[in-house]
Amino acid sequence: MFSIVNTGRAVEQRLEEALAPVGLTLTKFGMLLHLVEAGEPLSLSECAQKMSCVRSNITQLMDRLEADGLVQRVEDPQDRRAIRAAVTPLGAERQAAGAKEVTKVQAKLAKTLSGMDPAALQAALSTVK
Amino acid sequence: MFSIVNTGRAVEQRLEEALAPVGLTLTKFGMLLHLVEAGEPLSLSECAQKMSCVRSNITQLMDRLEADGLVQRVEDPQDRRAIRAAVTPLGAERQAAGAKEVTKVQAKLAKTLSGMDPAALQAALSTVK
DNA sequence: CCTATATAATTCATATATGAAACAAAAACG
DNA sequence: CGTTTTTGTTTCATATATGAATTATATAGG
Repeated sequence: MFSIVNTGRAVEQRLEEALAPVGLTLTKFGMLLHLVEAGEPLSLSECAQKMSCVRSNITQLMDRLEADGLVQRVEDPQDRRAIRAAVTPLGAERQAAGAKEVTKVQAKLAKTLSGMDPAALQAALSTVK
Repeated sequence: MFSIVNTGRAVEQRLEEALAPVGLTLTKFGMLLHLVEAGEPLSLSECAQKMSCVRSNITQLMDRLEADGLVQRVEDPQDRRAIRAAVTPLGAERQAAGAKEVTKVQAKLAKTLSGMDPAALQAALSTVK
């Protein structure tokens, strides 16, 4: 069981290392990826759902992303309570650069696991979640 | 690849939930387990190695464990720079209670994964680390 | 023996995460 | 329509993690 936890952390570690030269952390990359995929600004509550975390966490993450110039908080004309996160051009650029690095890690990992059926592994793991 | 990370986090989550009623977090339980297994007070540097983390992290963790009354910092007569962490009776008691909960989670997880050869899974995961 | 270097722990700044409490604004409802 | 409830965000306290800088002590080398 601890292998699963440790393996997850090891993979995270590799991703962090791959993203560092791009100027991203895994958390920041994940958030940017969701925003880019959405194709439009998301409310911070929607961001929290996508990131499977608590909303106060997103407040802080957005503070950092905004400080980095990767995201901009914009008001929601439909709901004056809500604030939406919009990816900046720099944010989109970084996300794309990060995605390349992530793909490389993925390729390496796939090679490492070549001895095993990746589908079987994934199936096994998904039952846990 | 993200399945591995997410599965690891899901398992962590389960362990945290199982340990919460005992008054432990996974981090605290992990540290206590290493100390109990060692059978003698460990220096904070040794603790950092066992926990695979940076030493400043252990300083903070020990502050919390000491505040909880689960561990006591003791001086090392051999090396006046060093400080050793000694499990208190309460700490040992909590660790034992935590271990029971962890075992239960492990049993449930084993059942969930019964469709798959656990050895194969472990082998696959260990290649990643 | 004294100096240079290495090691042990702490402190500080920061990133990431949670959950409770506070606040504003929207929505539901009698 | 006004009151209650829900929703959206932030703030605060706290836990966990890292890494750089600081301080104290050991140890190695000359």
